[in-house]
Amino acid sequence: MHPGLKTHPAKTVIIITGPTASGKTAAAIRLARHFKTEIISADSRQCYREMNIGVARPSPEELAAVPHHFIASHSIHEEVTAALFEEWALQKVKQLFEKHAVLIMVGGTGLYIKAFCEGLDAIPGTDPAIRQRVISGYEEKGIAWLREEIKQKDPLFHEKGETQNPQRMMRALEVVLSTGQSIFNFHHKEKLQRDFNIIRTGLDLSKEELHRNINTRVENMMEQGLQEEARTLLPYRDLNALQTVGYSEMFAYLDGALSLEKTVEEIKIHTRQYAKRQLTWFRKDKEIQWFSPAACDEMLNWIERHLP
RNA sequence: GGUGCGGUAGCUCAGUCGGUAGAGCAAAGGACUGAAAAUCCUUGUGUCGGCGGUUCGAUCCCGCCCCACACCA
Repeated sequence: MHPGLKTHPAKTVIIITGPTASGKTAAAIRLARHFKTEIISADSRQCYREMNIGVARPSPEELAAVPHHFIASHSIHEEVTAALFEEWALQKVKQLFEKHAVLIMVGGTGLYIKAFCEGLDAIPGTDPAIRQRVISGYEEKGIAWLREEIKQKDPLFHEKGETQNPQRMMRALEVVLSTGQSIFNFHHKEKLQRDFNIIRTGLDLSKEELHRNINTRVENMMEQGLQEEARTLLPYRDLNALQTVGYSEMFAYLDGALSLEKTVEEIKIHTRQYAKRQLTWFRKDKEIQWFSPAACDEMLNWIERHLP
């Protein structure tokens, strides 16, 4: 904290998070330009090159203004997970620190940001064959079967885990079957300390403003051709990457299940619900310093004062 | 104008053989460690269109009225 250190700032990642449509992209570019640095995205959907309009990927101009990473960098056919993101981002950060002392990370995927900042507990890799067996078991025999399997194989999870949540149960089952141990035995919940500084900021705005932003964003997506984009992705609708707000509803529309008007309305509703879930997640993180997206200067000043 | 079918939670509707009602969606809150824009949990009092009548008791039966839709003229 000695003033003299400011001329040689320690390695720092500034994180900008917040709900969807809160203005993260613009804020990140502003900061990146100020610090003459680069941006790492922490967004579980913008990383796919096949998805553009529906995931509100930054525009070509924005991408040209500042180097971005983890944007359109992967394929929907690849497996991208929080653990992979952690590994990928740490490597990227290491590489970028050779050129810059300060880096920007922006995104709305709370789990990815958490994985990057604090790490995920190491769980041995699971056997893909087992994973597949678990998935098809659930698909064929339903949740009761899953629960029964969990009860037999992982009593700890059966007692304390979410036994109504198929995704959690499938993962738990896959882990016991592969490792012989309950997934809970791997959860130490220790926060790892990274060898660089992290400053967490978030963008917050009133519910009214947020909803207005979401509505206009969805309208824009429609004008930009979300329908066409979804049509080209229709063959891949079962991939994880396509379990995404905007696409699911468009697929239903292309099936003829919804009117276009209804589809747009559903996309808006589901986007609001998504934003709400993001907020619920971020509110728990007491290290986040919140700013109004309109108060960019204030945010910049605060960051300057808090750089090591 | 006539006939028919409706008017029940913010929306779509179910139901009560008369004892004041419940689903889905929405909304609000929450959880979250390899699918996270995913997945899951909790929360349901609303003059049961209005006014009368019958009844111990009506949202449910009867009458009138209003509104919506369909068909016939």
